[in-house]
Amino acid sequence: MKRKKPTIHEVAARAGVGLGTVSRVLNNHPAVRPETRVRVLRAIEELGYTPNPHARRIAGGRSYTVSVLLPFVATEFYRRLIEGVEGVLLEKRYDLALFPILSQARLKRYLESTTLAYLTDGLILASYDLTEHFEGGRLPTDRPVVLVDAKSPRYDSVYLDNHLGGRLAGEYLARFPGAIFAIKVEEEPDKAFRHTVFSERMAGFLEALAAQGRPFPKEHLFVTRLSPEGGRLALRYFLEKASPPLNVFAGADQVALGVLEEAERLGLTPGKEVRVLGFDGHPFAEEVGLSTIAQPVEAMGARAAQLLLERMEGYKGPPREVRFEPLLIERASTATPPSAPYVP
Amino acid sequence: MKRKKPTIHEVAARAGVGLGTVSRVLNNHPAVRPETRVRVLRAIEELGYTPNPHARRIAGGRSYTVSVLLPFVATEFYRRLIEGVEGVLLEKRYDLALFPILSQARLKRYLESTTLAYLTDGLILASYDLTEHFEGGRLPTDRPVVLVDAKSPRYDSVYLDNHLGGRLAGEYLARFPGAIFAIKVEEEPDKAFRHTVFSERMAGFLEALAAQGRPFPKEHLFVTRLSPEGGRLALRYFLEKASPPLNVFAGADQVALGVLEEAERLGLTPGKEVRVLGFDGHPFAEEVGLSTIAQPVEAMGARAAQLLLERMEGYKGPPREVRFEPLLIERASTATPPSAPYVP
DNA sequence: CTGAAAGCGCTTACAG
DNA sequence: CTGAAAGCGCTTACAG
Repeated sequence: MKRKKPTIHEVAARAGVGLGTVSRVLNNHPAVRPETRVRVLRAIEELGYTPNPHARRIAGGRSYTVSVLLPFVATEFYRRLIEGVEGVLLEKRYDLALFPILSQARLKRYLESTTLAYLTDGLILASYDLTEHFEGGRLPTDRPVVLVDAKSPRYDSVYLDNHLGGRLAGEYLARFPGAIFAIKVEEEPDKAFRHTVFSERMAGFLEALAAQGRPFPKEHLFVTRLSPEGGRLALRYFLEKASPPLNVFAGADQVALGVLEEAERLGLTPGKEVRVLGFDGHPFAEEVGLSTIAQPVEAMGARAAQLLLERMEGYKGPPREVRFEPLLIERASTATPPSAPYVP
Repeated sequence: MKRKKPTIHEVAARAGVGLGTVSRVLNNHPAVRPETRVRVLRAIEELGYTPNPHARRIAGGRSYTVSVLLPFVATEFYRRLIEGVEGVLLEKRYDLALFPILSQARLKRYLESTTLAYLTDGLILASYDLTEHFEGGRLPTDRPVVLVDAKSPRYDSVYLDNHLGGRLAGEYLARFPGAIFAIKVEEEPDKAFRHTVFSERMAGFLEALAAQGRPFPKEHLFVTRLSPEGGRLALRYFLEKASPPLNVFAGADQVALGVLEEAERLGLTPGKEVRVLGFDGHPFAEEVGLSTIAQPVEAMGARAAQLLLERMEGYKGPPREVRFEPLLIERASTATPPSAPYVP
């Protein structure tokens, strides 16, 4: 019942050309007469033909698929990142295969020659600190590699300046009266991925506070795992330390969401009694009126894909480093701040 | 610097046989003399040869890789499930490729003929309710398919009896004096995967309680997302409703962990003032002394892999349904219960 | 039991 | 610009 997939031969026959010509239009080879190209394209369309990636790979060409290796943590961040990567890849008719890395061992296996990931045309590696795990910070693959949400001296990399984001947050919250609190997301040290973004954000935040002469007692920091419930717990904890108005920097939107939820539950008005500033700029932040330090995750993913595309086309230059800057977005959860820093 | 991968030709030359013979030992064809087989195996070993899956697939054989499609939620459950699947697949020299399903659209793309997942020898689909999304509950692929953590009339499936697990939990907790509480994990309805396991657990739990004549007021239920912090919030909430001893059924180990954390923080002794029963039997539960309704996740994964292997070898029988039963494991978090149900 | 040949679906020089 | 041929790394009948 399932018709066999058409091959390049059928396309050639239907278009009345040799199969070399079909291959040429498939690979965008310039040496094809426009009319011929159209004929072939039509035949492809009519037959619903799609080239077999295995055959392409075997014949020495590309398989037109890219591997994206990412940590086994399913957050909005990675969803957006993938969306960005996918956008530019699909446009270039590349397929992408996601490889969640559950463990160090698994990453190594992915890179082995037996493996599907290995047979792909290029790799995008997210949030992974290479220098930690591979000698010379060099991956055991001969495919082009691009890092995203990470840096490396050996590969193209695309990342956000998280420290700057933290600073922006600090400078902003310092303009409000009331005690300042912060929630830091815990980084799990035993995981294959070393994620330091949360520490960087907090470091920038504290630095900015200090620069404004705004004190930040140790007890004003709450550490939790990445979850809204963590934000809820944090707010309860903060309310034991000081009375409203409170200014809370949550290291991630997801946690900030919990702060908002709990504020509402306690009858505290966001932007007034409890000011909350998130980090990430995820779509849901807009829905709930959350002020946030936004990172252009999709754009970062797209940029990474472009860099990889260039490498796959043969670009040989030295490693490139693309730094993205976060942006403060004001919404109801902080309302409008005074224009100058608050002086107690 | 990177030596080219050896091919079947080099193996044949080194072993002094034809390449057809090499292929035969690769595919475990019986018609090979033992001595020849050994010679070939040695050559393979010495050369570090690994067959190219693309070439195998193209030549009409198998690619020896299996796709595992799973929701984009990175929990311990899926980690264990993959471990189980991987164990039996690797033994049979199969590679597995994980495909996290971020959206409905993506699942459909995975199944398309352009896609890597499609070119694989078989599919394992986790936690996905087919009937919801595909007409006739039939996937658009001609590869063998096995479901795990889900049921279907059309495909082999492997699942846990979550309702029974809930019942076990109810019967067990009903043996203790003190108020009974429960935490239910929220199921996100908008996700591609419809997860009803938490509802099933809770249904079984309430049923058992009713059967024991043990009342369960509505306010004794706390709903949260899957996170330890959810458990911490829940315990605080419960303590407003009743004084110790409390008996808490947490719908998932991860949530139960938070209950334990918060109990400790509040100076309440687990197994005495606060009794906690989890669900899942994850490895960390043992470390923290958490009583739990354990599910043999690795075994479920392994079984699914076996069923798929049989299908890939050509088994044509009707869909098989494998039901696993959960097991109560007692640890310090509940201590030893009275042998008979508690009668107020 | 084993070798040589044909073929899988493609790409890429090679000649026109 | 285009066709026919060789070749990619394998598997699978086909003959011995």
